[in-house]
Amino acid sequence: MNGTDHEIGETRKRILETAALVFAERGFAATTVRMICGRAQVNLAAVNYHFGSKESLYRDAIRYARGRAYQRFPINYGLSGEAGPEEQLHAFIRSFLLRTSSDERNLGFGTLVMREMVDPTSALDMMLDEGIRALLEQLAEIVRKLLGDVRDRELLLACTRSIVSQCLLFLFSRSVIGRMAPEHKFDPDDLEGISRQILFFSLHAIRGIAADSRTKPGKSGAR
Amino acid sequence: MNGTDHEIGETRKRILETAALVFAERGFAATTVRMICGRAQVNLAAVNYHFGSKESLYRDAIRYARGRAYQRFPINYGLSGEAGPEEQLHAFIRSFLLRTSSDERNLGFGTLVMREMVDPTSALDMMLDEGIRALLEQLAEIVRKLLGDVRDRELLLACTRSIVSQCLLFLFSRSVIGRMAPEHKFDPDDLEGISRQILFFSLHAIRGIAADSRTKPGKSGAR
DNA sequence: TTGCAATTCAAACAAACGTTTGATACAAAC
DNA sequence: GTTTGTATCAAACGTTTGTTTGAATTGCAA
Repeated sequence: MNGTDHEIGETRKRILETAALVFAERGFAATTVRMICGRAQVNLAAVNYHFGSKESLYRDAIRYARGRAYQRFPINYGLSGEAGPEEQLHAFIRSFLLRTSSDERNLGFGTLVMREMVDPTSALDMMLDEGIRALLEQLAEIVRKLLGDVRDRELLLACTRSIVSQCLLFLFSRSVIGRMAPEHKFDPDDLEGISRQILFFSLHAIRGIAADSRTKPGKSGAR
Repeated sequence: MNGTDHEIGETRKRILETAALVFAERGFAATTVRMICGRAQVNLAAVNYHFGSKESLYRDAIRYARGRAYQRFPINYGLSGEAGPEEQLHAFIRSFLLRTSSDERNLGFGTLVMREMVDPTSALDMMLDEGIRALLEQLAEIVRKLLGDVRDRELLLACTRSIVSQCLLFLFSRSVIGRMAPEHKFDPDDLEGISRQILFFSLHAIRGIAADSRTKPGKSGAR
């Protein structure tokens, strides 16, 4: 029925899910094999028997969590067919936030990505090749439509970065926001409101930039 | 002559500088006392003699790096007197980027902050109390002026977050950007260009939002 | 049942860790 | 010259780490 879980033994699956969560909570170095096996209620030797090493388990756990997160929230999650670029941008932002949220059913995927960005291993290259690059290109395409086919590629990339950064804030600043504004729960309702704010800010920026480059085309910058 | 370095012994100072750099490079858990002492060319026992423990050294190293970074790039670095809010925003963004850049003379301060946000310890609360909170309030005040004394506090905070997030991107995504666009060196010239792009995007957004709330005041959101 | 391969288990392994120890070196005070 | 306090050093401490081992158990085919 599932496709990804076929022929994964019970022990192996329990280790993968637990490992993803613990690696997300504490990071690779601070996580011990004993923690994972204790929480997963399997024998200490099970990790090396099923995965070969702690490092190998780490990579498999990341892939497993990624599969789960993208299964729950595909790239165009919540997008109605034949939608305009504004709706596409909203869908992109919303699904991004939901996919990287701290919902345990995502198995800590967002946090795992964040930790890889801070402490890159070969898993980061894997992620770039298998998802992140395509994701950014898709966003750039949406921004291109919104800007009205602007020629300046550097401007297009800058706007794309500005939008992505606003989404990433709620991945990286969870600890700070949690301390400064504890009322934020980051539940789906919260994330929906946040995605509207990001969309609001970004659309105003892009419309203004588009209007600007229409009156004085070919040059960008604010000086 | 310096103020902060008074009465810091040579060994102690060398440990602090090395520790800040190594903790920034590898994180707390993955850093060993032996690494620090080896690089600093001091005896292994020196850390516990001068700082009591690895954890205590970690906190002192963060404080030391912060002092160095803020000394090099104060809050209003590069701001001309009696400047308007646009110039204030530009100065804020520029000094933020420079302060958190990977320049080794900053002793890895930006990376240390980033790591604390990902793996919070008591040092994060210290940073919030002694700098981050005030920094954000200052930015909010600039945004308030730019928005034209808008009443909606939630809107003000959302705009502030959107601007901060764009600055943080170059702290958190250094590894990703380094792989996708290796031409970026993040030297002061690069950061100057980036700060102009962030200013450009944000000013267009805020001007649009301000115009919006003037025609239909009291309501925000994009639906 | 018997046989066989896959899995689980308690126990132990060497290596690396943060920390402690006691001896030593050195300079200033008396 | 002796004392005193600070700093440095090599060596060792007890833990904890990831991993390995070999026996026990399980599940299923013959």
